Amino acid sequence: MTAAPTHDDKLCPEEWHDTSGRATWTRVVQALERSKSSLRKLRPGEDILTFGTPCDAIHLLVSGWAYVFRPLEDGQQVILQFADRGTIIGFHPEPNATAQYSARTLSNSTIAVVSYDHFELLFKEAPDVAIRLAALLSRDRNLAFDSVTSFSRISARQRVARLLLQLTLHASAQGAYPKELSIPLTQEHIADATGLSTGHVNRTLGELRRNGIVEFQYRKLRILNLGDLITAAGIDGPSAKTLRDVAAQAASRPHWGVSP
Amino acid sequence: MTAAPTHDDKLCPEEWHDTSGRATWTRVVQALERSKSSLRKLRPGEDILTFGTPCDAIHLLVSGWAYVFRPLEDGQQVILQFADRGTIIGFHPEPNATAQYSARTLSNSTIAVVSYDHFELLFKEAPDVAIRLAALLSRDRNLAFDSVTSFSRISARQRVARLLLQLTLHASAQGAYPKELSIPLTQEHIADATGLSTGHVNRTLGELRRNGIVEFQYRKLRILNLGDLITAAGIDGPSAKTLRDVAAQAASRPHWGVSP
DNA sequence: CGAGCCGTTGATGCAAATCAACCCCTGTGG
DNA sequence: CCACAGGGGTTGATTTGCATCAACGGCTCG
Repeated sequence: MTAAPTHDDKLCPEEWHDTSGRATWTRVVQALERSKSSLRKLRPGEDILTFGTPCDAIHLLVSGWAYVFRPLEDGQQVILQFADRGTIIGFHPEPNATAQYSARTLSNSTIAVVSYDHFELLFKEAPDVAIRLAALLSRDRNLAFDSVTSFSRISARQRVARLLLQLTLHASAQGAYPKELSIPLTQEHIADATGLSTGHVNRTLGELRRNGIVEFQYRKLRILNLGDLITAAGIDGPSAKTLRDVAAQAASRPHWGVSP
Repeated sequence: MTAAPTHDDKLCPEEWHDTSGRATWTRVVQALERSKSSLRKLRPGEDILTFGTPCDAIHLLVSGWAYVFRPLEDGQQVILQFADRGTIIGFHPEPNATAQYSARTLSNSTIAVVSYDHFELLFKEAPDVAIRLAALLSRDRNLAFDSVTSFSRISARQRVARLLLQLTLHASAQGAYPKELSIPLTQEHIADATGLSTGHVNRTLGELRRNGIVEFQYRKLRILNLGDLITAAGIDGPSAKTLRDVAAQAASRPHWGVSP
């Protein structure tokens, strides 16, 4: 918390290093914040945007936590994405678009709203920023593909493990490596994000805890054995090595409490 | 685009009409074909790109059918997207990226390859084309979100109905309205795309057929009752009306054989 | 210190997986 | 044009993972 350099990045800071004069992620966020039309402050549980309503603005989550979801007919919801500080929500690069999803805060949050006009101007005047945003969209799409993969023929254990792994790697990519992560999610959120029932999520979390892999309770995430978590996530292909490298790198940083 | 929520289509020509001097989809495809580095011809079942290998080029499917997928550890695969003529595959707007998915042909196909350098140049010189490509990525993500929604707590019947509906609307958005659509998919592909077993896909298709809703057999898709298909897909929210409008529009076109 | 949400656990039911055997289309080569 | 081979589709018996529902227990925050 103290020593670790605070990156403004949502994503791997390394990923956005300024090579060959291209825009860094920080610059993109700054550019967006500069051209913001307004700043909204929301309490937990309030809607940032709503599925089916017109939305031709970009919403940048300046502070707080939120989640992106699709409401279902029967009152249930499917969580598509969790978002924290620095995340762009509701990027519809078309005029007069309607929101394809809803977004709701999990904690007190601040949101910068950038209107489509401003955005289009930005796109034309700063093509490097545009490329970065396209890269961001590409990454979001890949994350969505991850979700699809997780939902198909994957066991409950793997689904939950994948989600927790994702949250962990996300936090560590931001330079936060505490023993214990504070993430404002309930088991019901995990259920909505994995497509499982709360009962089964609980059982699965209990199993992972009893196996000494990971603990998630009362909005606290504790990684006990990252290697086993990766295994539990069922990632054994070519991506496993990369992942373990990232993990090793993270483990070597200060304030990271994983045992050897 | 007009407000066509969840299931709007892949390459809706109408969607890309030139309003306010912006790039049409046709122009984007032409621009890409012009700056192509090479043209590949592939037979059915060959790989266009492979998960985990370097890929900093854009692949444009000039002719034929293909599908985008993630391989699973146990030899299974999750199909993320079906693609036909005019679809852009493998759009990673970053240099030295690795492919986050594989893509494989379903029929004889031609692929135009646009290298990253050419692409970056295009991005800088024609920002309107860039915006279109960003919109494409955004739409791909939304389609992936559709898939996630379909996978969560949705019955097999609904999943299969949604996929067939998507294929139908895609074809009709392209102006093809025959009684019978030729789509080079087996039931195993449907299974991989819906996360079901082939056995259950078969039973579900049989049920839909016996209900007089839709037939899918031997690579032929026949819509018997589009209204009921929409109902079977379980889309009853605000998007249902729009969808039924699209359907009615399609039904009024020549060569469309849906009974009243 | 209490209320209420969150997490925990157990009993029961069902939707879909699995596996195996069979049948039917379709496109091939004679 | 027919025969044959093989992939794709069909069907049934059995198993299983997860949903559902209900009741209880323990955090945490006001």
